[in-house]
Amino acid sequence: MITIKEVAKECNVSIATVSNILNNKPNVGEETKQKVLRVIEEMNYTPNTVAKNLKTKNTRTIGALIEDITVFCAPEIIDGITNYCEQKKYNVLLINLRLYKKYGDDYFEREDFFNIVRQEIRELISKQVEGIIYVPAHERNLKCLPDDLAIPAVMAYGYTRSKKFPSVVVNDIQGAYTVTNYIIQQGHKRIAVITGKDHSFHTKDRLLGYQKALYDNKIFYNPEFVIAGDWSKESGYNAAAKAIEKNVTAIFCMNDQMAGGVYKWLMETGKIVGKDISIAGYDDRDVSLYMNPLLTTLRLPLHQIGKKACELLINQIEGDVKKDLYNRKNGEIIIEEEGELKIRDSVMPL
Amino acid sequence: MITIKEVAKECNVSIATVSNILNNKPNVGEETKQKVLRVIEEMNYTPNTVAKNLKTKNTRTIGALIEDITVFCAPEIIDGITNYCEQKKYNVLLINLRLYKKYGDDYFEREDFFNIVRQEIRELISKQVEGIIYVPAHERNLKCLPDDLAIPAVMAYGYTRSKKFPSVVVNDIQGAYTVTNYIIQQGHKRIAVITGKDHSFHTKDRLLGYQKALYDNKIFYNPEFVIAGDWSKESGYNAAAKAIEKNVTAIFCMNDQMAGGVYKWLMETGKIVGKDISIAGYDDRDVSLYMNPLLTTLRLPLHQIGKKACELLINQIEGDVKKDLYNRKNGEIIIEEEGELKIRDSVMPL
DNA sequence: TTCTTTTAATTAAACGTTTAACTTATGCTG
DNA sequence: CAGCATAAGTTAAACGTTTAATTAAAAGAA
Repeated sequence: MITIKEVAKECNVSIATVSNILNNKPNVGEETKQKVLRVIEEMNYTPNTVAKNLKTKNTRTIGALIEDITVFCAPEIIDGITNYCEQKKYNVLLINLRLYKKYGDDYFEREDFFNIVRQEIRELISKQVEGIIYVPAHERNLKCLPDDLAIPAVMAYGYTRSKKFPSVVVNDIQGAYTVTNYIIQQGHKRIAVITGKDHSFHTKDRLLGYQKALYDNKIFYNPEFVIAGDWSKESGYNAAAKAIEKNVTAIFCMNDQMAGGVYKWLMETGKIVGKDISIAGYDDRDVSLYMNPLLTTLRLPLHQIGKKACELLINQIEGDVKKDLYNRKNGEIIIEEEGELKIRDSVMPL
Repeated sequence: MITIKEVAKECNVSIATVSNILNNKPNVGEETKQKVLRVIEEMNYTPNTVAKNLKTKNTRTIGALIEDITVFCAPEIIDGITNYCEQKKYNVLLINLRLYKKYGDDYFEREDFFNIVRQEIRELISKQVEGIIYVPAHERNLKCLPDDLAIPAVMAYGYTRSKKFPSVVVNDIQGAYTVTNYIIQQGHKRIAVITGKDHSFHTKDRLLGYQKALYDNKIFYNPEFVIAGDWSKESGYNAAAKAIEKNVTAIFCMNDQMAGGVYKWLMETGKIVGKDISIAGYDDRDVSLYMNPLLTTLRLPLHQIGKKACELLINQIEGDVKKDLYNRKNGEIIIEEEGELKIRDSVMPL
């Protein structure tokens, strides 16, 4: 590998001059500049960023801690992060924790989870990253960002449970409201909802949005229409029968997977989605474009979440925190991004 | 940020001693060792990896150039890469080129694509990565890895078109063979195949596998059963009608998306998949688990591809290249990974 | 005892940059 | 023409480590 020293010698100038040219500093003559540039080209010299970083004490690098990159929401969030970083000329050091892979679904019981994260954070800091974005795969109560962290950090698509670090999340109340309201606009009044896991804040917020939409449209909320699911396709399949028993004309599923289960049940019992009964999903995963009929659902603003989280982080790194972006819930700084209703063919006018 | 110097001063030893302790070097007394370790803990000292890297001239970092991380195969390939890197204690610097996002589907027409890649590679080298893995999103003929590259590189899930860099790809002939052979084992003889785009090497290889399976089972190859698709769901939908006209009892779709289109057509015409006609897909995307009935398909060995590519790369970096891993096609070093048949409910005995 | 080896440590150079401080030559002003 | 700016460089220190070379003291061998 050829260094600035060798370029300097070749040009009969000092290394400072070469450095100045590389960094567009003033006080260098046009003639020498051209010569040096030519020699750089000829020798195929590439500056050593690690030396530069050591000297300048900044790396323009952020660390992205991803719990599991194969989880459906991760790639789009990362895409948002890299999008913003590209604009701001930051680098991203990606850590794929592979938590699902290592421990399976129940890993969050593990005690050492917290230690793994702490260790990874140590290593990122040792690599002089200037900030950290954490992207969870599961919702959970563990505070994965330690409060004594020396650099800025933000959470994308989850709560930090900390007054120190902001989080950027989906506005689930608004999302569920949008979906339910759309169903109502199509003339439906008897609308079942298949929920996610009981204790989940996603479930709570989406239920709230469902209720608010009913309320705003002067439709009585009937608790019997709320059917428990657990996010899985199977739970959707099982819930479908219960919903139909209640004589509803539409079902709002709190995710697309459960909607898939509902489709299956309806198909097996000879009912036609969109005609006999309307179905709406939530998330807008790939699947929704392969269901027949196409699933009407709410697109999660994943790209925006990643981008906004990154924006927040870089603002913090660069010290210009825009307070007006902030709102707080129980002391925690929370930014909410809104999903977008994808109107397709599974919800039809009554 | 606290440095080794401050730790040394606090302990009344030289920085060399602290360094030796940190790196488990010999010639340091047990007593001082304990003291230094305690002080490190107390002061919460974290070594500066960039300084270390500058001095030792290695970074244990590889660059991963991803054309588009939101493409369905990317996350699993990356998961394989990070899996291997974790084992070998390497880091990965992820570059998401976002090529789809920037230029849309036809970006590969662009002339500047090659320059973008070259520029990114320059920057990776400047960051002292020790090797590069390239993960394409589209197949194409551009040679994205320049032959004058100063560090090792490998391609994961695509061909390098270079005698210098190895590529790790899916063994499509074997894959299509496995699927077709399975269909035949279920008693089918009249088997249509819906192809991908015409010029694609995936299409060619999968067709070869299909033909070989027929041949091995002493079934005549009927060119009329080959129906042109273009990978899209719509093309599958359109191809379905043509396949049914030929009175086939099974259809092998060269990807899951087209299988989705076939499902749609069959559903609309009142035919039941798995009963009236058998369908098999290829890829095993998420969708295949949401189709009714569940799609029988070939799982792409994406994780293995990423992992193997990474293994190859790190072997090269560390200088112990295992020649026995290698086989060549037109001079290009190609490693093939085998997919796995996922037997589900869309192919049934005749 | 004296000489040699071993152990535990220190010193200082080096890695490839940036940058503040300095030097020298040139041009401009009054 | 002296005095002063300015332009175009150079010098050398510094960033936080590692490591080869060196030293000093203690232990062992003759």
